[in-house]
Amino acid sequence: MNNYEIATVIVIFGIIDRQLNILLVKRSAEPQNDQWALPGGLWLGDKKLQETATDKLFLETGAKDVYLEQLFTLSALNDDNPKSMAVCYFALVNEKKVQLREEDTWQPKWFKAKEISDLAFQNNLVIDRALQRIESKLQYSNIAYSLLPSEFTMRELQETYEAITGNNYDRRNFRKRMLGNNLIQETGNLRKTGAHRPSSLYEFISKEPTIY
Amino acid sequence: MNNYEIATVIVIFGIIDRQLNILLVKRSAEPQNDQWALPGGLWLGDKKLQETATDKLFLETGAKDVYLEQLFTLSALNDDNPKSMAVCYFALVNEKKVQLREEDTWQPKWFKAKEISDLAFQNNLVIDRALQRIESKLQYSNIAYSLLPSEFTMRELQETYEAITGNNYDRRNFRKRMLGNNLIQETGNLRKTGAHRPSSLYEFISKEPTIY
DNA sequence: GAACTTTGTGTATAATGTACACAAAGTATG
DNA sequence: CATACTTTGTGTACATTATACACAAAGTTC
Repeated sequence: MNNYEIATVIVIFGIIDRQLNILLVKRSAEPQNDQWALPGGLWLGDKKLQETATDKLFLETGAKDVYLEQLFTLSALNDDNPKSMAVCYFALVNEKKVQLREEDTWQPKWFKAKEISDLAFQNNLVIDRALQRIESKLQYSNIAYSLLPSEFTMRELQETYEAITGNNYDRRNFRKRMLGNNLIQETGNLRKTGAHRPSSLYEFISKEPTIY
Repeated sequence: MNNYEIATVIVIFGIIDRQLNILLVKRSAEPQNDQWALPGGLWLGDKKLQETATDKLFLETGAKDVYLEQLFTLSALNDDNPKSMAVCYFALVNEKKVQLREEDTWQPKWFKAKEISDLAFQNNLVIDRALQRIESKLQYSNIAYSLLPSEFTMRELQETYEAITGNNYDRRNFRKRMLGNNLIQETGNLRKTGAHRPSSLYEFISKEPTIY
């Protein structure tokens, strides 16, 4: 009677070449063997749910102290077992700091968010919701800190925003908006690269996750 | 080994005397016997999670077709069992249409949201998140339909909004804002009550729940 | 029909968001 | 070392949105 299957599932976002990417793993077990899917794992009840997700995230990417937020919980994810459910999360990592796990099985790989289609286990639904959430939180929260180095230029910040929303922003208005948000501040440092005026570096004032 | 305890928990909101209320039930079993708590019940895996919540809501209030949304999922809700978790929801009901369950045990009762304090099982955390969510969704969604009769006056709508946010709005600006939202429309009917000009009646254009 | 109560409406002002162009600070080149 | 080149940094005019605020309209009661 007691055959609950409780899994955590994570949508891991990273930005590569100015495009929003999602990490998928290739399954090497049934069901859906050999298919790409969102990373996840069973919850055994030995730690809190969020820790299970954090650990899984670290296992796949080596990323720590990154933004991780619960999305929602789905039941009957696996058609075969009505007692299955999945607690879904999304995480943002700085792709340049990440070291993907390298093993023969369950290999992780980045996929462009726009090009992912037809995954099993309602994974597309989970991704859609994650995309909605990240875009909406971008407007009023500091979650982008998790995608960027600790110091970044205004342009890097703007490219991050543009990668996620798919919009292009006016450079001057974007700067005004960001500085008006009280989410970032100048560090006082400059970065000199290339044959042009050096750029000021900024940092997030807080890196505390914001709930709403 | 397999002693998972999966519960659903619902924060049921209603408005009574222009004040936001939450439905609590008096527990008649251990743990926390005789204490007030959020209604909920075990998920047995015999139906989808959301249906479990819908059914529980109907059992306590007789309400059907009301706004019900998942909030989040907590683990280790019950200190005694690390394998316990709760999938939390919130619902909005029209208090006047509701018929509370009447039994000796697990009696439900309305409590003013502001006056609830120190519940067990992290219930206060759940309520706080529900309050944040309802207030934020009020700004851009149609969720208030679930708190009001199908036809309502502009004043009733405003009082509903004021009960939830705790703010007072300018009558003229509130009207403009609401009509500009494209969430409500005039029905063409009037309501004549009392010694004054009759009021136009409005309805929500859609009663489909909006995710984000 | 005069007094009363609530509904319904418009306008002026403030705040915010959007569009847009030129100066500043560096490097590379002849 | 002066000129061309590239990217950063900034201000202002305009449109849109939000806020403050007062009086007429449509009923009922006496």
